[in-house]
Amino acid sequence: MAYRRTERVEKVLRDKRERILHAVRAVVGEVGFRGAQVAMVADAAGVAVGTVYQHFPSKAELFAEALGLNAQHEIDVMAAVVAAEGSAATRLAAAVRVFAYRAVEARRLAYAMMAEPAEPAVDAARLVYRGAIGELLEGVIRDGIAAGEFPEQDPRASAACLVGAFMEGLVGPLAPGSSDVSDTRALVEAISVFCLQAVAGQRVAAHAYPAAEVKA
Amino acid sequence: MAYRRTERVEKVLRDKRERILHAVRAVVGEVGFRGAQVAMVADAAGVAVGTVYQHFPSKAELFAEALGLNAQHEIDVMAAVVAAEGSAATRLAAAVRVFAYRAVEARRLAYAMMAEPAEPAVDAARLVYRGAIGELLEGVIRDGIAAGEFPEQDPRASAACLVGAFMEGLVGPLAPGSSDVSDTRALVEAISVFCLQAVAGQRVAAHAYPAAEVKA
Amino acid sequence: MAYRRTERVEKVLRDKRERILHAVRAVVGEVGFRGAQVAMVADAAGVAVGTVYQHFPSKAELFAEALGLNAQHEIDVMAAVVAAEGSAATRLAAAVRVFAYRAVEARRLAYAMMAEPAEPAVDAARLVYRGAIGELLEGVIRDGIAAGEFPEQDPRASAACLVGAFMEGLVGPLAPGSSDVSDTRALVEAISVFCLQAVAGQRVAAHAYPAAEVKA
Amino acid sequence: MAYRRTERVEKVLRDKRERILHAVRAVVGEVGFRGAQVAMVADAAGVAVGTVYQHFPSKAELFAEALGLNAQHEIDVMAAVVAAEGSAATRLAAAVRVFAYRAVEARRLAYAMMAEPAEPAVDAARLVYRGAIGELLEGVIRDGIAAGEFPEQDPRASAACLVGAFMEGLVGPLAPGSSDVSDTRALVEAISVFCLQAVAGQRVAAHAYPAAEVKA
DNA sequence: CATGAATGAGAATTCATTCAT
DNA sequence: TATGAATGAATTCTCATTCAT
Repeated sequence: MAYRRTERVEKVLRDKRERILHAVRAVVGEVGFRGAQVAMVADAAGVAVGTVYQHFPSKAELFAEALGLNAQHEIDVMAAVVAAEGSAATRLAAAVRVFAYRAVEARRLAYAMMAEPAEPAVDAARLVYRGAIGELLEGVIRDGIAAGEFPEQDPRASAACLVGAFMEGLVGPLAPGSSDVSDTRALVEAISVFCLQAVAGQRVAAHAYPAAEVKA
Repeated sequence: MAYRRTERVEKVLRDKRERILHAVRAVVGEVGFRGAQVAMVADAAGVAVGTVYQHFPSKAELFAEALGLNAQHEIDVMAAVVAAEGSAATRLAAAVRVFAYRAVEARRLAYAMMAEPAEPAVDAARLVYRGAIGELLEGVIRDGIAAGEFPEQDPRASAACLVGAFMEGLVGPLAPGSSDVSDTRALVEAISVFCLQAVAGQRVAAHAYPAAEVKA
Repeated sequence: MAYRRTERVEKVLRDKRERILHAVRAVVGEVGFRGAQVAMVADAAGVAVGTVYQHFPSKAELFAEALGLNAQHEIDVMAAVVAAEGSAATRLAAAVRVFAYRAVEARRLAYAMMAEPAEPAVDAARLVYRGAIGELLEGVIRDGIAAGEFPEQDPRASAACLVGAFMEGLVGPLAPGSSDVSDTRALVEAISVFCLQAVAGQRVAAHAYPAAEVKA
Repeated sequence: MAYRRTERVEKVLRDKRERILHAVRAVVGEVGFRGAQVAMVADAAGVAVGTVYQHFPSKAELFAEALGLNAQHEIDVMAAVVAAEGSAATRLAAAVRVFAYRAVEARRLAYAMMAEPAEPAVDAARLVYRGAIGELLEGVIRDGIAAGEFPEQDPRASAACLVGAFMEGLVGPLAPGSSDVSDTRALVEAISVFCLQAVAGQRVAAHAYPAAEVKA
């Protein structure tokens, strides 16, 4: 009689696949794409190197999928924030804050996902991520312009600048490497103000907008 | 009779060393640090691999010097712009524009110089570059705050955000890959406005500030 | 189900590691340390270059271990001979003969192990070897002096001279390159007599001491 | 009118050639054959690398000639000692001492010349050297046997053993690296006694034979 | 002739990918 | 399926030798 895969077996497999995908995030967050080797990922996942190749055809595709997964999660979070009720400025402030707080908790990973070059397949996945983030921001900016909240501007360019501004502000060497919570909070607020002013084109009082709730 | 190095020979040698340094820029501008191999650089310089090692002790030091050279030039240009007469806003606008116009002409290189991870020696050189750019911008921001032109803000954080904003705006995937001059010009202007608004905290009319002269 | 290393697999791995170590001996015995390349060793072991690096962290450590292994075996053999019953002269004669017979079978290797300069790690392993051989001989000489068999002398210096004498006598160019057993036997006897006379300070009749049994 | 090489020019050339040959000795004495690079030799001679190749067709031939030159000098010294008046034992003692004292002053060079493997051409030169030294010793041993001073023995094998004994006794790791003159003197005497006893087959009182005069 | 920069074959080492068990 | 040792192409760096000045 033919062997039929039980649900339990399916589950274990999915778990193993996911363990590997999680391991990629852990390793990339530690050493970046440049230093991430397949053997490290296998170790971190508690599987053999060969097992990695049983589930993924190549390093590039594995990393691309891992990156994409992570990206989709971030995009979902930001989409939720952006879709909330409120003025464009409020929603934009919330988006910047949520992105910043999440990135600050995993700077290395966030940097790798935003900027670190890798194989073409991985880069492609990154483009999707950045594109999605950019579109969300672009949408809010368009809304703001339409509502007369924001002055006329190129929404695409502004969105790109926003992404750059908060990435650099967070992971760039100009930002102190401090992990002190108060410093981090102050930094994120400074960045938020910068971004809001840039888009809204007017003086933004600190804490003019309530900080968004940050969920894992 | 002892052979004595002629000026002509000195010239050729200097030229060769510089050819190699230029080749690094060319290759990095093409494939980034990640893909740049010593053999490629040698090829691009029209010399043998060994020749590269006659002039530089290691790949890392060669790349660090090439990066540093390029960086210093950029820093000099921006320093000159920033040191000019005028309001803080005018000088900041000029700085952003000059940086942007130069970067847009060599996006891949500019990106590599600003962000791409590499050997520690290269990264160290990059920190110097980013630090210098950041300090120049920070200075102008401080001047603007002191003069009452700009609202209170964290000048360090704002400077970092500025750098990120114009880097991303230029080399990020959101920015169209077009090299069409008119597009480029519009893009640079959009970025400039974004940056000025962010720092000045008020609506900046496009072309409110005359574009700086860009010299090679 | 987790893969579990079988005894059979363990065996193969041990064999492979040992094949590589043996290959080092074979290659060094052929071309010396100077000419021994990792690729040659891999070839001789019937494995890929990468496999060598899977088992040993570097060429130096591989060669050091191979040398050390060989050395320890030689030391063990000589220690057993030296620890036997009998007069100091008998034991010394046996030690010289056993060393000589073994060395004559692998002159190039014996030479490389005794004298050829190599990486520091290999040289360090060699020092241990020579030190051990020297100490064994020194002990016998001290015993002989204490028992009144040998005249007063510097046991350290004598031991060093002994080592040099039989090394040179065997691998030096003055010794005929013949591998003819009768020639070899005569040569070893001549060297034994030389060494015994040198230490004992008196005429030693050829075959005064029974030849030691030589085991592989 | 054809240019005719003056004696003065000839002299300068010979000097340059000799400077290079001397430089080889200096460098080999410092770092051995293994570490001796052509560029080092050129530096030590105060000439350019190319100049070395103007005088010698290859590194191997340069080193071979340098070694041969040095060897011939050593052979001449030992030949003079061996050709002196006196019993075989006296002459042998003198030969051992003169070799030992000279070697002790330049252990690295002496070792390289006696034992360190190198290119075939250099090795060939070494063989000539060792052969010559061996033959001189062999001659004295034959004389001693003929005169009834020494017991019957294989003169070739004994000569080889002698060479090995004093080389090892001097440069081997068993001999302390001391450069203290008294230690050196004691060491050389211990070696001399060892060698004399080995060949003569009888107890040799220390200082039984007057030490030879050592000339540079 | 002297010079020394240029050359490039070669050697050690790494790491993504495969495959026998 | 899982395993992890084996593979070997690719990359950096060295140094004997050449040759234009």
